[in-house]
Amino acid sequence: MTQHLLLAQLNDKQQQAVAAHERHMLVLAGAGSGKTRVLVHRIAWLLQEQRVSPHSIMAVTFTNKAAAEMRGRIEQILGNSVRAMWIGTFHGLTHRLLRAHFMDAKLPQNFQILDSDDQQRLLKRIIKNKNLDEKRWPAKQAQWFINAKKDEGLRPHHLDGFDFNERTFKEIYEEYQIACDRAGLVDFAELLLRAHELLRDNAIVREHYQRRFRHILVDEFQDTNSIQYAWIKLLSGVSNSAEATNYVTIVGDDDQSIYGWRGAKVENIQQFLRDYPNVLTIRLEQNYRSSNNILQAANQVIANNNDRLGKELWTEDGSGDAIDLYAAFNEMDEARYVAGQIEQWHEQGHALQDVAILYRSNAQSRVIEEALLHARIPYRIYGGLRFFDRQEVKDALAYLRLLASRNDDAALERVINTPTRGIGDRTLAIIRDGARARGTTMWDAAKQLVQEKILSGRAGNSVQAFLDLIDRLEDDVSDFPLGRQVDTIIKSSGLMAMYQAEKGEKAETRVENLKELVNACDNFHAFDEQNNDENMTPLNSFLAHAALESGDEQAEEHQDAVQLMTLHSAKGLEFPLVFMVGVEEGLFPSQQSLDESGRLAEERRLMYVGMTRAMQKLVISYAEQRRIYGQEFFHKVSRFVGEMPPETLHHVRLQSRTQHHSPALGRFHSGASHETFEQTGYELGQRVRHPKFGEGTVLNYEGVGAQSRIQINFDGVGSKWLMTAYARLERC
DNA sequence: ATTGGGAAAATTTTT
DNA sequence: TTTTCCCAAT
Repeated sequence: MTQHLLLAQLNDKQQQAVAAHERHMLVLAGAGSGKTRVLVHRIAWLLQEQRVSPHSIMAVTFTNKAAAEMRGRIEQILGNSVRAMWIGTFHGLTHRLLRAHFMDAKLPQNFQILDSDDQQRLLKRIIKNKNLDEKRWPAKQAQWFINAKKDEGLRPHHLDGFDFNERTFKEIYEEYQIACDRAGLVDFAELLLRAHELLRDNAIVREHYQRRFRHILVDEFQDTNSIQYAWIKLLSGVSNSAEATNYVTIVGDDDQSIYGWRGAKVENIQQFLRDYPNVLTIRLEQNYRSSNNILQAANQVIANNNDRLGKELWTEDGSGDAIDLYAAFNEMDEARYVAGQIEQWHEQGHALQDVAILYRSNAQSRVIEEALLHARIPYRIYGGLRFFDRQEVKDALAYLRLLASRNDDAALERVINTPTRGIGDRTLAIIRDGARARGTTMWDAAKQLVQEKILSGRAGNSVQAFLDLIDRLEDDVSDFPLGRQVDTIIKSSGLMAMYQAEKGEKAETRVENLKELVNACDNFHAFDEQNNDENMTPLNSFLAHAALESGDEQAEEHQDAVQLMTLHSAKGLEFPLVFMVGVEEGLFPSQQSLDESGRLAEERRLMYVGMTRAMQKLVISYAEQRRIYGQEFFHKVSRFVGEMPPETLHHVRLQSRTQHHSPALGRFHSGASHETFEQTGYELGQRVRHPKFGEGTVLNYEGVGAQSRIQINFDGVGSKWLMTAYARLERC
């Protein structure tokens, strides 16, 4: 292998991938194997060694964070900016394409992006209009249906509508699409679908980009859905009849595919091997993150899945600490244990930000938070409401959208009476009906209705005042820089005054957020250069940014704090100390995944992802009793724990909980009672039979030996405390 | 137009 | 249990 600076710090496999000459490549990159590094070095290699122009490279990622990181690292290596290179998310890149070719894509120049919240509102309205029962046909489900179809590349006319359900959803889909087209609105899935159709149907555009992007690289390929892969195929010139004319590299890990439930197709990796000729496959299996124990356990767990491409992580590191396994009594006990362990870690001089607590579902965070609060351990939760998704911010953005495009019905609906200006449901319904009858947008309908005096009197005046307000705002503001535009708009529209008039902490935050939005606009100039295409006004560019790139706001907070997040959002991250809580049958794997076949494998991959986040130490815990939605459950430890090699596990002995908590609670557990409890041969949740009361479930246990009592919830009879010594219980 | 009560639902999430 | 949503009453 050529000795080269770009290859100096890479292992053999990584070097091979970076310097490959093959046209098509699959890099199977295990967790912690230096995937991003390879991708970054590969692009730098192409630019520096192969003398490829940045103009000819397109790199696709799934998050904006990943895209930004990649661009930053490449520029760092090269020492100059690579603006001409297209790096971005599927949605970001397709959006850019549609802006540049809005006419060919049959879109208005000022088309706006509909986020999923807006999409749901619009669907709700359509369902109402069709006089469908909203209980029977929830907007949520319609949204799911439509997006799933679009992800498959299907338009309404592709659906046969044989079954009744499908037929109704198809009709909703049809009307929804008409509404979007009329208002110049494009939802997330539509960005991909339109971009696909654009390339498919327009040979000139397609060939132009095929010529341009000689090198296409796709990250996290296991997360691509059908339409995304189809788009890549079109762009790279591969089709049934022709070979690809371009170089395509895909990077991914089938074992980390955890988004199948939202349309991602792991099979795309295998399909890639069939669609593209002579693909070079490189496995990155050396792990630079975790200790050997953790890797062995993770390898064993994932080995239980079928249809893997096959990959085994290894490390040059030592075996490291065993994985701690803690069996908690209930979720409170579990949370307390985690908090206690973190205290110890912190006392040993380690940073709190090096600790992550991972759970299957967001609802689990509450108990943990309480325990951390109690222990005065600072924490940060990932996955809250994003800045651009907040109500007040969306209100302000809706005004901006209306300035950009009067046809944006979704925006108009949002702000026509926010703040209240005497346009109630009645008036709004008239405008909606008028728009539908005339086949126009609501803005045009409102204008006409006032002119024709169909809307008159107070309602007419209010509507006219609103129309004037928007027109006047555009006049007043159009020459201002973005920040000042927004500042003026939120003030002149009365939005700011409305939130200032509200009282309470929440209202104060809202006012702050509005000010922050002005700030965001001011700062936006700095990095809008990549969006600075033809047909991209600064306003449209900012609105697209707000819709597509609102994700990474929650990253910075300087305090040293423990990180709480779902297993899904932990993908791609790493932490020296990782806690996985609630590792129980029914929770993880989740009940729903057990009910549907095929979902279990994905849960196992999720387990694998979680485990491989840990660098030094992994702690797994489960609760024998857990309260969920107000109901007590008795779960068994997750099957995934049983799949780990026993020697990698360390069963944490029960701590004397009573030290910290009132002995009066001995009813539940008085220190040693757990072991005694086990000696009796009964477990919480176990099914037993009593000669008189029949069958029931063991709920609780207290006391030792002859004095011990046991609580059982008998089916039909209810819960009873019995003396263990006298109750003639049988296991069943 | 706002508030409050009652019913129903309640994984995982990016764009 | 908690949250969210809808309708009804003010």
